[in-house]
Amino acid sequence: MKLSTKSRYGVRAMFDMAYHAGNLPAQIKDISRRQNISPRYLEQIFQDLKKAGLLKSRRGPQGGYSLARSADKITVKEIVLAAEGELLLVNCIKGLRKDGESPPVCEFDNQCLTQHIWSEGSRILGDYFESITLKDLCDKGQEMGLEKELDHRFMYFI
Amino acid sequence: MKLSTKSRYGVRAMFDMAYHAGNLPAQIKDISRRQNISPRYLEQIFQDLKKAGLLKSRRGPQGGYSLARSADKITVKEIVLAAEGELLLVNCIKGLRKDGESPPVCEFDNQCLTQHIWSEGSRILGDYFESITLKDLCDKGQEMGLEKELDHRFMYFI
DNA sequence: TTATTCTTGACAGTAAAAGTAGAGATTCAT
DNA sequence: ATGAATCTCTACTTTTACTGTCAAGAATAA
Repeated sequence: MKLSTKSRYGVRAMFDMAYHAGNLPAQIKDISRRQNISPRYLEQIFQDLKKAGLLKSRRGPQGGYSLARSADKITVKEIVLAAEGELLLVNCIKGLRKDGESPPVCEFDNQCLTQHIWSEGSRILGDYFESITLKDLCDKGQEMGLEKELDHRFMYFI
Repeated sequence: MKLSTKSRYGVRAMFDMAYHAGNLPAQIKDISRRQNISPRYLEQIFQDLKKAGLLKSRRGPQGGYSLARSADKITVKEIVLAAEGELLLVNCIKGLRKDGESPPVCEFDNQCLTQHIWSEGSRILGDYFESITLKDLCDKGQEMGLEKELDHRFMYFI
């Protein structure tokens, strides 16, 4: 019942981007260094987040990633969903999937009492994650006095 | 972020016991047959549940397991907790563990913004699971018209 | 045109989950 | 007492998913 590191790293990385956002796209190497995440692994995670429409990217020098929307329009739920693939406590929940995917995994079909518990639990958890935006996290970072790192690419102009 | 089968099987098995409860203890072979769970695996799960104080057991002929408390005093949370070991969405949550266990897994210590999200999510989920008792499940089973199997050990006397 | 950066897909090591197995202990019925 | 039924304990195996690493390619800015 643990979240994967993809989810946790994903949220941390997205927060990092929002918190340190500047004019230029953020680069993997900077985010991974600040958040102490393996850069190669973070690349993968960002691909997932990009596919989910949460990130934009730009290649080449001075390229990098930027948030596809403003920080107050991106919720933790979206990030977890993108990284985790789905937000379900069990695989045997039928009828909740949009994709008409595969035969149901549950042999009890409509007779399963516990199914409802797991799907309701998933929903409750999802609602909580949906209530938190990246902006909320940034505000909290400010409160906590979390340091903002200057963008080294601007150093020359100071 | 999936619950283990131990949790799911555990809840199903405990429900089954509550639903079919008679004068005699329930036996692994009957429960596993009705719930379609490998009997050897269920044995293991029942050991966990017993250690957690949710089950009593009796060996020998006519032996088996019975609920340690009445069905309205056993919550889904307790079962999941016993089967899962803990109810935490991440391992990096410090200060929530009662056992002074091991060094903290999180390198960000008190500076971690996301920690709060995960521990709060864990709490919310736990609260939901705590609100459901085995009796609630039995009532729902009745509503759904779920069949109760007669205890074969009584057949002879009818 | 070259260095930088993202893109894509494949690969591997590790750990945890899921299930199997066997020998032992307790209890009941005879 | 004896033997069958049932739980108990520990160890083992198989499978799966997580957590990364790697290499070659494509786009972009200077």
